[in-house]
Amino acid sequence: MWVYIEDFKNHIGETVTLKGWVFNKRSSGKIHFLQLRDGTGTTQGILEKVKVEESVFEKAKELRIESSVEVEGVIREDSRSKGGYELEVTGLKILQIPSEEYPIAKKDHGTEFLMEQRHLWLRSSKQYHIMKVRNEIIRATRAFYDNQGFTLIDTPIFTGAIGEGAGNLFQLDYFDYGKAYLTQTGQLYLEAACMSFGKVYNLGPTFRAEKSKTRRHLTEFWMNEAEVAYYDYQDNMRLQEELITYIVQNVLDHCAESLAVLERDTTKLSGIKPPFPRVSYDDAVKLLQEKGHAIQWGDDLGAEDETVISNQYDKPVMVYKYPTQVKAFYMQPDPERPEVVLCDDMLAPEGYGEIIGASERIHDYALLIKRIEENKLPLDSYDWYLDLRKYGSVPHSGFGMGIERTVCWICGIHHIREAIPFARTLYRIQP
RNA sequence: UCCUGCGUAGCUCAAUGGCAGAGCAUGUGGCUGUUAACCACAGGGUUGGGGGUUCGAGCCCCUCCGCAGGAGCCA
Repeated sequence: MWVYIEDFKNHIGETVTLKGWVFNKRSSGKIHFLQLRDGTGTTQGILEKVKVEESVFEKAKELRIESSVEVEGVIREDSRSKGGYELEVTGLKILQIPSEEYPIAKKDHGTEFLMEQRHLWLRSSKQYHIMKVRNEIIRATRAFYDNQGFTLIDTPIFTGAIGEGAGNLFQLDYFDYGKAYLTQTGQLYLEAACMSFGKVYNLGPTFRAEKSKTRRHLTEFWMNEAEVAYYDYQDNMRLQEELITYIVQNVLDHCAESLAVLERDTTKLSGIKPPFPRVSYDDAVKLLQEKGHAIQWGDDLGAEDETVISNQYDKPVMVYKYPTQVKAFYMQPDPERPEVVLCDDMLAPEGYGEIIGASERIHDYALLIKRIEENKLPLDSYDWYLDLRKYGSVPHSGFGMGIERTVCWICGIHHIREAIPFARTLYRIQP
């Protein structure tokens, strides 16, 4: 009977078949230890020369790292085996023994080499558990919106020249139509949809042709965006902190083993609950100036500025009401202070930086046209977007959450390229 | 795009301008409870490409290529 390693605890003493791979092998001459994985976990197969059939023992000698095998054996509890269970092997079917040495050794690899071997690196323990946490983050995100009565609206990946700005769109030929672009945000489409469904979200890939070369940037990354009709910027912030709390708590509940393998300090995650601290941009600038930063009111916050602010807290912090001049054209200016907009950026703790960008959107037709013109954007490519302000326009707000940045923070990993199965960066499109 | 740094064995890294090395991996042998197993022996090199300085270059200079980190921008 085929049994997955995660179910071994329910089959102690039974003879079962494990279908998997050999990730390491140790031998003392008269006893072999096969380190086995099957996608659900890892375990150890043991072959003692005096107990097992001669032919099986000899066959096991031939195994190399990453051989694929079907192993028959009896499940035993044994504290000497990692995980507490081991398989006393009685039969061995070899599907394939690699003809060449497996490229990824047991230690000592640089990132460049590992990224070239990404298709194999995903088999490694740490990468496996990062992807398990990513899976849970996405599952929890969808569940959160389901529970809150949101409707999933899948926004297009091919778009015309519409979005937040210019210059950073990937361009491609689109039949006789001319140029099409890969989306850098689904927000404008979600704004359209929220006028029908009220509460909407998306979750999919987005593309930025920015020549960013840091551990926080990918050219293709996954984003969850939400948009809610009649929400103001404060409703918006409450929604964000509830979402992040829900995600973190679900990862803590469902990924304890992964977080342990990743050596994540979970005490830094278990306190992530509302309310999150809220700091106005004005106060942020004051704080930075007191600490001797050169920042002036009106400047955008730099990466180092964000780290200093987030280090003040052990929860994500929401910095709100940035200067209008540093933010996108569609953000609603504060009616009492038009020099700032009703936006917020959520900065993750421990120096992980911005994970959410959010704002209330302009709902007034004339004001939106004015802002598009002030930003020197082509008015005619926003025709349908402007339409939304002609027919039953209402205040509405939304945000975008970077999936990979959230994965980085929750896993406590160093670089965003490990937070996505196959990273696309400035200088890498393979594998 | 700009700034900084790196490129030597399959991998990770050493080597005052003076004989190109180690650990891991691989191969062979040994070992009855291993935990990145261990022990012994062996094979393994156009020092990223090109040019220059020098009696002599892995090392210094020029140039090209590849990569990494950071800035800006953003999620």
